[in-house]
Amino acid sequence: MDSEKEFLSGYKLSDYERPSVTSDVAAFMIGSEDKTSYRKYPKNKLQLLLIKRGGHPFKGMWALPGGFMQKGETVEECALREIFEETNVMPSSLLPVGVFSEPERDPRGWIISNAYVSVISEEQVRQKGMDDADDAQWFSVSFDRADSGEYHLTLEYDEIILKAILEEETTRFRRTKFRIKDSGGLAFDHAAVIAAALTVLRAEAKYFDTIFDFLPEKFTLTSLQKVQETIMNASVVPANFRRMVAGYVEETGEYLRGEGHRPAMLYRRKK
Amino acid sequence: MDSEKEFLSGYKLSDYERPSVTSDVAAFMIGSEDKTSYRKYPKNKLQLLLIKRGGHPFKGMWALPGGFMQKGETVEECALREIFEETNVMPSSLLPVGVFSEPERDPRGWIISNAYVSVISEEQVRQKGMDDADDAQWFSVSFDRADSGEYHLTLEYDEIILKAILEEETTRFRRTKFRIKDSGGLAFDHAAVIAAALTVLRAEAKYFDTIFDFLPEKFTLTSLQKVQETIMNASVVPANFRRMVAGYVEETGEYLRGEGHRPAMLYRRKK
DNA sequence: CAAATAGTGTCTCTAAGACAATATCAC
DNA sequence: GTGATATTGTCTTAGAGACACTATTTG
Repeated sequence: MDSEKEFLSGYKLSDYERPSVTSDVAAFMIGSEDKTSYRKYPKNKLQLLLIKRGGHPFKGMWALPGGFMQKGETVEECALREIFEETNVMPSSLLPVGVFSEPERDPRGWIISNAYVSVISEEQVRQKGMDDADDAQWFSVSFDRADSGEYHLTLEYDEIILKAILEEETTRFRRTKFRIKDSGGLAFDHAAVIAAALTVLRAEAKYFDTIFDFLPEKFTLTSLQKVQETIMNASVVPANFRRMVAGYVEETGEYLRGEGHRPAMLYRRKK
Repeated sequence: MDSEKEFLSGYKLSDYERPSVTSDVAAFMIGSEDKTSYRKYPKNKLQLLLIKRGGHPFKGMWALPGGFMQKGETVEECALREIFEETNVMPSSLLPVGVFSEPERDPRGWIISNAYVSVISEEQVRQKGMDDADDAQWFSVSFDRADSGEYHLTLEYDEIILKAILEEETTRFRRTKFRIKDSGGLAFDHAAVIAAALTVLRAEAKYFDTIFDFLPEKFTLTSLQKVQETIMNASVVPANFRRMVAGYVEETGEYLRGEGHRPAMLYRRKK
């Protein structure tokens, strides 16, 4: 045991070249558009947080929030810290997307990125949310597979439209990976990271767990259903949705009134 | 653009402290025990490759194969390289398990591990397999949840028995993580890595994709079923298994004869 | 023939999808 | 009452699990 102590004290990791490690986060939110009629349910939009790069490389282009790991924290803590720094909100969940480590992915050098999905509720952003900085914006997301097999990722905010084109990559490594055919003006390999993140989010949305994080503590079943539909870009019959979600929620007894139609019971996530 | 070039040429990543990054691999194989009767199907055992550490720290203890990333490769390539160096076999698939980055996980310093599951067939090992080095051995695996909620991981090779005790950790980060209550003589946090790897492997085994890699190109449906049963530690009714796997395999027309009972058709993985 | 695995047919049960009907509010 | 969403009932269908039966080979 003495020899182990001795060994460790003389041990130098710095003999080997080491990569820099970052955590990058695709933070999603569901934003509601203005009501078109006083009694109509507002349309939901899936939104993604992007940061305008202030420095080189990719200066002025849009990128996922993220940054270098600091000593003493885990990659997950780093991801949470980065999101908090950017939004002032601490997300309640974090889904791993994958490690991006292609040697040429960052012109600054050898930089490995750990990508995560995080989910934030509109309520949180409204309350504690970021000051409306020009360099951090929520973009509406659309992502679909064209008949050609290509994937089209479109991110929109105001006048700004970023359109990326990707191809699914077959790997022996599981997890869908994407190859960028056109980055659409996104920095680094972030178009591929966002595509992978959306794939993860959509897969998760099926299993009632992640979707609660988009909503406040108390919610109606219809709003929950709309969240799922928005993410998966597919609609469900209400009767079936309620049956499937029944095991994951519990009644609060309270009702949401004054919406111009029958009041809806407010539910809460079970357990 | 000139200013970007200028920026990059003057850019120094070395200003920040950086972690070392490793890939560690849980390489699984299904080994068959000797037949107890000339016509009986041999019993299968799930096995895991462990390496006896030759140097400090954890000298003489057993660990997962793995090693430091080299410049110019991805984490997945690093994982494959490590497995190949150890077994002389190139696995055909690699499943991500997660990133292990707790600051205290390695006494040598700040070292982040990317963990993967890989699957190797007994055939490959027999043919090109490693020379029977004392410091690399296939251990039989058993892993189950006790009534207390604890998980018991037992690894056995010859006289050597490693028994680790773990607890499921609730994280906001998805993916089952485990906390080590007793490492059972495994190096580093590898007991927790192995537990997570087994969880991934079991989840995958349901979906007929990974399990083919345990077998040679041509196989009988019963042998495929036994592989799945061995991994999941649960049995299936043959009629149902055949129905479920039907879409993933195709007939070769060949038969396996001379086994003391009705010959079985050899199948091949479809597509 | 006995032992053992190979392979098929079919009943049941459950969960998911589709559709239809009823309930209740705000204006 | 009208327009809208809330909520429940039920028919159908696809798939998983269970069981029973038949088929074939080798010692």
